[in-house]
Amino acid sequence: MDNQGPSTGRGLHARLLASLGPAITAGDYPPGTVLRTDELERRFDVSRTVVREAVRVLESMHLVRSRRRVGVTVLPPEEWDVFDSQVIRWRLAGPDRPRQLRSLTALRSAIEPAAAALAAGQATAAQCAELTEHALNMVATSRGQQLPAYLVHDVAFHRTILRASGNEMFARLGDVVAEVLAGRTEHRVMFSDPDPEAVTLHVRVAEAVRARDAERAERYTREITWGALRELDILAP
Amino acid sequence: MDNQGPSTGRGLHARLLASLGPAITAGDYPPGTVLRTDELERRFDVSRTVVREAVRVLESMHLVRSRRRVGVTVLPPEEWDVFDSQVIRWRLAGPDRPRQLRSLTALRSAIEPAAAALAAGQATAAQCAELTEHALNMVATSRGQQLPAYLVHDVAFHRTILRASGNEMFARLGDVVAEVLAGRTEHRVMFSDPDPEAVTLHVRVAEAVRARDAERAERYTREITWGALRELDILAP
DNA sequence: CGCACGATTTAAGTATGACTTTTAAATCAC
DNA sequence: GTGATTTAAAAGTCATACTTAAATCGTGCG
Repeated sequence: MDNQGPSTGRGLHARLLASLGPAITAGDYPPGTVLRTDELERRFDVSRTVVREAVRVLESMHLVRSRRRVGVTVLPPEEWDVFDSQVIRWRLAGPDRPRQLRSLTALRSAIEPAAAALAAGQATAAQCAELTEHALNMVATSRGQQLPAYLVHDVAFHRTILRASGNEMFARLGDVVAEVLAGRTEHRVMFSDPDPEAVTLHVRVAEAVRARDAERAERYTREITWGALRELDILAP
Repeated sequence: MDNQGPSTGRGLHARLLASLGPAITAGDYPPGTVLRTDELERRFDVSRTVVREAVRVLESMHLVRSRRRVGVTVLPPEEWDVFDSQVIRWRLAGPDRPRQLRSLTALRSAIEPAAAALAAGQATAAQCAELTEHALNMVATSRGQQLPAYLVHDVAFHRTILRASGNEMFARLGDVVAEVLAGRTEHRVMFSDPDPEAVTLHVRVAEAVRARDAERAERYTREITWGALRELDILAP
């Protein structure tokens, strides 16, 4: 009945988390649902120790709230720490995936142009070289159904931009962008090569950063992310 | 010796967290430092249960990693979940505050214009009214050393924009923006009223959103956040 | 001499029972 | 019916015993 996954992480608490987290973010337990610890103990056949640790983590993500004499209450989505990497992963794996992908794409579209502008002023020589290399690899793999290879370079390119921005928070979004790009590739028709214009834009961004031209780096990046937004509108207007 | 704060949260685990979290994010324990649970038990005079729960939460934030036969290892800052609201608060309260404020301001500057553009297309009539009200209140409190009152309306204005964007992740940044704005007010000379131009810009944004003019809403918001970035450059170029 | 493999030992992980504290809810007094 | 008081339910805490993984060390073999 419960316990859908055959346990993801290692350690009982991690397994419990991997079971409860996705379930809650998927909406299996409507906000207000009360879970009692001893009930969870029985349901998952683990000790209090394990249940309590898992609940603590869920509580730190604001997915639940634990109160004496009441129990562990599931909180409404507005309370959730939607920036928590774990929460993002759980939601991407659940029925909320489309909505989550939209939010993340909007986030990307806001952040990446700014990151590119900063990168133009901050990137090291090594990072500039890296960018150019990734862009050229994207060009090389952009034709002839080499989508998986293309994706690798695409992710690496955007990761480098975000890291080169010098902003720790932007840098942290590398994983998120990787997820979004992977999700896009996944849903793309397998034989459609990436848009040549988008590929060119990446080369342009690399050039602009190397030339320390923040304005152009930002503009071309914005065009890239506009493309991503447009795709979403096409997929589900 | 330790246990600086007289305990912030309620519950022993929360107190331990409130002690360890700030210490780690402040860099009191350099990356690689190993904390043994039994040592923590003695240092804070709490039971195993409590220590373990606190450590679990720290682990979920990627501040530490717990391994058998090794102990609880403090991770390098690159690993930290810098988007975790708790981590943000801890760092804002510690020596990393200036750097954190910079990162957050850059984040704001990227997000808010995008949010305003979305809000122009999404805001409900009630939200439009709310925006106008907050903007007018800002005008009213912008002169005569009413900074605390001004701050309240300023925060409310930006919160409304973020919520009205319809993007759950943008909405979640309300608290962060509030922190940044509060931090700015705090450091401002007490008798300097806010920049009249900035005040006007808020009114313009409210108008643009009401008029469903995404382009103008975005542009005026960008000018507001540019101002915030400029202030940072002046404070520490 | 070095490497591999197994015993050792350390520290985290798990289980359990007893007890405390908070607090919602029911009961009682007025 | 309102307010004070009691009750009980569930989380919180503690202490202890036991299990498990993995570094370390030692021995023996190549």
